[in-house]
Amino acid sequence: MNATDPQPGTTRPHTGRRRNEAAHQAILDAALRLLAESDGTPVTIDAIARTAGVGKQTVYRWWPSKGAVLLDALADRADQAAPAPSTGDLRADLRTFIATTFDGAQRGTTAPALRTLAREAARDPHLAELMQTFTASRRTALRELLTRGRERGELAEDADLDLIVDQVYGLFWYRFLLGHAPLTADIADHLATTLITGNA
Amino acid sequence: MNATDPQPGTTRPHTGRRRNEAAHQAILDAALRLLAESDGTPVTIDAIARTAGVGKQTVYRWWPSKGAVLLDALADRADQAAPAPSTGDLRADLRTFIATTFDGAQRGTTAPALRTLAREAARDPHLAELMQTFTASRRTALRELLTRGRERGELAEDADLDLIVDQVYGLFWYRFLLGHAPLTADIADHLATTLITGNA
Amino acid sequence: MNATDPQPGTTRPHTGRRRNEAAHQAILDAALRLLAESDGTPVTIDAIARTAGVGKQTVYRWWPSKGAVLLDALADRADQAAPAPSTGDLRADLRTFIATTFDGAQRGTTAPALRTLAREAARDPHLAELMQTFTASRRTALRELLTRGRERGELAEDADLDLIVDQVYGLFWYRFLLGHAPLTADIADHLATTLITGNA
Amino acid sequence: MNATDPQPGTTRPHTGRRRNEAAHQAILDAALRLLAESDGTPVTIDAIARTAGVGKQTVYRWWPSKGAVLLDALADRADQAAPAPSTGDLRADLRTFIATTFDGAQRGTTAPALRTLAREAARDPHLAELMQTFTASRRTALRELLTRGRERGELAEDADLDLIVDQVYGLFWYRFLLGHAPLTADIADHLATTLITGNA
DNA sequence: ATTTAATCGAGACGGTACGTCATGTCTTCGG
DNA sequence: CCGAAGACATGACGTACCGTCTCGATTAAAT
Repeated sequence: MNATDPQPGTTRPHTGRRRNEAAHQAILDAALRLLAESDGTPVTIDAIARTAGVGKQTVYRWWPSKGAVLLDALADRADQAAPAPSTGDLRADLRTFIATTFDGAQRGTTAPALRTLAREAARDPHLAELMQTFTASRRTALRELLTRGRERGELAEDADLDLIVDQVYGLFWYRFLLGHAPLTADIADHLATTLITGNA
Repeated sequence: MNATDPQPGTTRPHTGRRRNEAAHQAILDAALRLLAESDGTPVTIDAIARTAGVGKQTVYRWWPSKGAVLLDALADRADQAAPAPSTGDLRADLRTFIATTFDGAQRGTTAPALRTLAREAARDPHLAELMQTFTASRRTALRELLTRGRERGELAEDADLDLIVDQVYGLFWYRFLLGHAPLTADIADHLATTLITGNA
Repeated sequence: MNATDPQPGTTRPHTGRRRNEAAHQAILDAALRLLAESDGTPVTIDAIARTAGVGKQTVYRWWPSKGAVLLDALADRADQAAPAPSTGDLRADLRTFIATTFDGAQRGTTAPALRTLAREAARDPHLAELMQTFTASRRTALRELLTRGRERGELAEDADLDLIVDQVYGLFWYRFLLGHAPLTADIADHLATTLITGNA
Repeated sequence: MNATDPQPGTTRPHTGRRRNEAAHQAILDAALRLLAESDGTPVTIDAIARTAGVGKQTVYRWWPSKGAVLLDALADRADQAAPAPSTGDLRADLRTFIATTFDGAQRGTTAPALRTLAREAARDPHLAELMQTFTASRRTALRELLTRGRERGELAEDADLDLIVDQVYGLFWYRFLLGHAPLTADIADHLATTLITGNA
């Protein structure tokens, strides 16, 4: 969901100048670029505004906090979130989902951006909330994938799906943020297998 | 009572020459109190010094960064880290280890302090490093517990022990920081069972 | 009542196409009201527009600067500038002129408005220029009054008329802006007498 | 009076680092330089701090408002205010006083600085008050000069000394700020003569 | 018994970023 | 095409912390 979309149903007559889409985009681009280039040092609003060639006020007008800008910037790129696979084989679907998640997060400039975003969220409650909303949809997708598998009898009736979901994302974030161990397709494969075996 | 008020009645004399243990302790106490009471807003060095009734320089003299103080403050309390159990039954040992971890983190004022600490670590590379050192010993303990189990044949020869460790701590931090789902003894039990089953 | 509330009940219709005289007047009224109520804080264009229930651009369309609006607003009221008296008696004429000047500036809401205007002029070169044009006519009127007196022999041939004029207006502004001493008819009388005696 | 002088009688034990006199002076120097070079555009705190090579907070720590800095900067230089002359001849003393005032204000970089200061005072009530305190001492000096003359019988018993004082300073500021007519020694001479003649 | 020197509380210092405010220009839409 | 609403770039504002650097006072070890 894009935090800056106009509220649906709120048909305001809208007098006055319209939002400058170019400025909007320039801000998101600048934020994303700074997120990607960030060497750990936090991204500042001043820098975003300056990079975007925009007044600081224009940023504050449309986003309630710095975090909201960053999240929006990232969501803008991640919108093509991979659809949950559904081949009828739980292990294969799960493996694909996890591998896609691992891969998407580490592709190109996304990794540093996502890492910086997570770090900002740790301090900015507003951003933390937005991020939870953002990640909730992915968790839901994974949970539905698991539900379908259980209905086909590939998981035990009493398997704790939420726990499986959190094991996947817990592992992902833990390794992604600490970076002490890899998040490869092999790991995805292994993880999918053991999760299913453990809960069959 | 305001958290930044200096502790009343604490007439702590100068000691000159040698390090003043009372001041040292006052700083850790203040840091812990602020960590525990923190409402998400970051704990500042100024606040710690003011609360402890201490000069800022006294803090910087003994700790290289704010994070080091916070971590020290927490370690001060968490020193009685439970020894890894070793009953000869992997599932029971693992269950106990996980449950102890869950419980210790959530007991008393430790939870908010630990949460705040993790949030600070997200932005402070120095603290992040310290924290990794701190957590490494627990990870090692868990890994050794698993190794012993594997040697007894309770885990497959090719089980990825690092992956199991990261699944435990990944789940722990994920749920601990987000707080969207519980970390109970039941969960610990369930987790231990599925991890072993999946990797047997 | 808040000075920036739009005037209630003032249903001023758009007129389209031609300049809206009602809007014009509403702006001057608002400017004057804000000038008069100003507590030293500068009058902003935004406040004038909001008070007048008018868009900012409507103000800028018709006046080149904020100062121009303020001056216009004041001139609108002060238009009935007293004609220089000419009874044939220099002392009496001078006294009357000075007293009228003192009185006019201090009557009703003019005083705070004029004070604020002078303060704005100190920072706004454009307004300063406009104001000098505005005051120049009064200085000229006074100078002509003095010239007539000199021609009648009531002043020395070599009297520095410009100096006398500036003494009058210098004293006026000095006391008017600082407010440390009164500007009464008595003072006007005294001033007229000493100026003539000193320059006879 | 210097606003930054330590309060007399307040013998504070003074713990903590002492005020950096070099920074203090650098700020005043910077302020004076910017005042003198100012082309009408207001002097900003940021500019003063940057020019002085000082943190903004250091300025705010010692002066309550921008105006206070500017006034202090000027007073620092004007401290060698000419002592009121006292030769026993009122006309000569008055002439000297006025000429000195005219000359001092227009010497070197004082003129633009003083003009900018007066402009700032028009908008900054705090500065206005400080400036009135500053000018009050000069007004008092002039008044005492006149009192001595009256006691010697060179002025009428009922001469309004305050009015004479305000005529001098009124004329001065009026011409100084508007710049439409000169403030020369000749004018000082003429003014002294007519003021005494008019009030003898 | 003196020195000597490390440590203390206090707080000033140069910085960076913050979020707010006012300015004057521009764009959009309804009348 | 006027007028309201309001978005825009700019840039100063005053505050909060950062980590460093004096201060004078205190006090214990080394002379």
